[in-house]
Amino acid sequence: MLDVARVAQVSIATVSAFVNGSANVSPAATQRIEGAIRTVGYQRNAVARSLKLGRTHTVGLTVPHITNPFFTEVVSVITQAFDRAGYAVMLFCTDEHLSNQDEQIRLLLERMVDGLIVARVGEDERFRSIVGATKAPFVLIDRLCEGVDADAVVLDNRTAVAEAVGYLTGLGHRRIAYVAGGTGISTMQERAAGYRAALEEAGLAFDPALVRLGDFHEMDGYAAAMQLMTLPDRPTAVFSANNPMVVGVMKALRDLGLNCPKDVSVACFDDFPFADVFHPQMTTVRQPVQAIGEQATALLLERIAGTAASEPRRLTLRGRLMIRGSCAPPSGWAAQSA
Amino acid sequence: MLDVARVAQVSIATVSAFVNGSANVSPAATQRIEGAIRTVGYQRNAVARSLKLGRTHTVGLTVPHITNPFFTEVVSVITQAFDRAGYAVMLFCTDEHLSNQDEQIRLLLERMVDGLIVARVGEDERFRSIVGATKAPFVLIDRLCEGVDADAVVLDNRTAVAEAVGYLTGLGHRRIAYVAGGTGISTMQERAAGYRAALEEAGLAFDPALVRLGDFHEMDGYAAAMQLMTLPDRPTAVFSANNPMVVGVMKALRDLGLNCPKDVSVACFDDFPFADVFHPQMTTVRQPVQAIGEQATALLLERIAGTAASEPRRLTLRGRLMIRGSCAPPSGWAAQSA
DNA sequence: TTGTAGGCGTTATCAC
DNA sequence: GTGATAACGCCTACAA
Repeated sequence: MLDVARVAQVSIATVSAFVNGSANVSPAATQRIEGAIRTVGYQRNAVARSLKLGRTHTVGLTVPHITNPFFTEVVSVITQAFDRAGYAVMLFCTDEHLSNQDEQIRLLLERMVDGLIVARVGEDERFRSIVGATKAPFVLIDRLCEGVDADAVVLDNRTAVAEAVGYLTGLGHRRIAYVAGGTGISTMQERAAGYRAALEEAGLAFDPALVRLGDFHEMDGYAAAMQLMTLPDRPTAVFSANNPMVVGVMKALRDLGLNCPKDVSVACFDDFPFADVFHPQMTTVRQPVQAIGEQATALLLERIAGTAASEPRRLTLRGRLMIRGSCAPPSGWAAQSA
Repeated sequence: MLDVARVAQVSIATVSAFVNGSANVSPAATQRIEGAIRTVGYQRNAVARSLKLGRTHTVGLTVPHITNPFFTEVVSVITQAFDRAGYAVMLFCTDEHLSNQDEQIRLLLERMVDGLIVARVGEDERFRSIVGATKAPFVLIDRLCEGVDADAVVLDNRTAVAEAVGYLTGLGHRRIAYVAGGTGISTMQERAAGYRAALEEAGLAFDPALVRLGDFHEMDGYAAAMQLMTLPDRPTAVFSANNPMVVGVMKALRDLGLNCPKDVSVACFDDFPFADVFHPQMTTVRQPVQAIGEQATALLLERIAGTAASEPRRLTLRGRLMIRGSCAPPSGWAAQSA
């Protein structure tokens, strides 16, 4: 900018005024400055600008796994939404790992991001202290954090799972297995509650033997399904509360020579692009990814702009059951009901 | 930091020395500073630090679509690799849109990123001028750019496609359709060349009627397959040069009541997590995503550190044909060859 | 071992 | 309309 000023034979203040349109600059000076900018190849330094202005026009985004199709889509929506607003987003994957998250948020805060969108992982306590120590606005997505009064956009997980499991009971299933990960997370507790609610609704007893809790990974789903399907009285349906695990479940069925949906019905949480392309076409609970991403972005942008009411806002969206081909009445069911 | 210095009753320079471990600080001062840091909740300001040091410890990453499973995985690997190196990465999706890319790179450069990894989109000319105008190091992934001497890590697309199509001819297919997007991109030209090479190798004539060029989208793949499969002499196999389009292809087959692989064999470029979970299990060309991401990161990091030789390095990796269930000999083939 | 001072590139506040 | 000049928060000689 100093160079530009020299070449254009004006003061650096005038160049700044021109670049930001903050004051009227004479046509003559304008022309000289424009020329000078081109000749020196000037580009304004956002770092210096941020230091002075106290805003970076950058936000942080942390998610557990970007390869989880739900997060892939949410990240996609969020990055594009912020892009449109002229913001850059720094992305981090916590890999469901607590220490990663702490360090990444520290890094982000140190870089003076204007705000953060966080799909939290791990215990509430540590996260709470981090949030408490900063003035940067947070928006929680997917997972809440008890005791943290931040804006949030989440799903009504309980209802969503209840609907899906209710669909299975409606089909006639009486032994419905439940496969999930990470018990310490709000999302998972709600989903488990939805499972139990649907069972109760159908007058079915909750059987702990049909519940398998793993660690979000495909192999956990595989192991879970292997155990479940070799039970003496094996379940006729399985609901996976997350997407990576259902992959393992399907592979287990394949290795066991079990056909879906003929031998066992399967449904899972989180839709994915290939869900209706191959066989069986998967019945899933679809989250409104577009809305989640856009609302979270809007919430954070308002917070940054300071136009938001001071009390935290909590948006709870509804999932949608995508009924496809992976669920059928249990074999022998027609006979029973006849 | 000024506050910390005041509370600890030392100079700001001493605090800086302590924070960076750049000089010996007396135990007494250390203790007072540590206490002061806690009481004022000090966190170092990376923006000011960057301004002074001229390095942001931040890199930019732009890809066409993060929802394309290939890019999802590459982005995942790259973000984690930079994370380990203490770097933040700013992510942008160009959405295959030229003006987006220009603007995003401008934004990134303005933010003084230490370097960029770019999966380029669009014409070479504009990209070339952008690259030429900056001193920030670039690393190209997936797609090269003629006339740009930047580091790059790409795939041997020609060989990879030739192998896949060769597999189809080996199965006995004589009419193999080719579905692809974006002709202006190095990747796509190489893949098309691989297709023709395999045909030639098998002594098959190139038939323009079997080639459908769309725009990377699922619906383009759908339209292409609809046209191809209603041809009087329809192909017995189709190879999709990208992943989104093959989804459309499969949906078209389904809507046409055509079975894969019985009626028509399908293979495509880019592997995806669900490829071997459902039926048909998709035969794909798998790119070494892990290696691509890690090599690109290493290249950029070396460039940033200044430890790299000045001439640009070009890494060309090999794809791997993942043979699964979506390809079979054409119906009637056994009879013909007998 | 510790302190003082200058400057990184901007923007904002004044005078002129 | 334009130009000095003082911050923004940090780092780094250099001096003490």
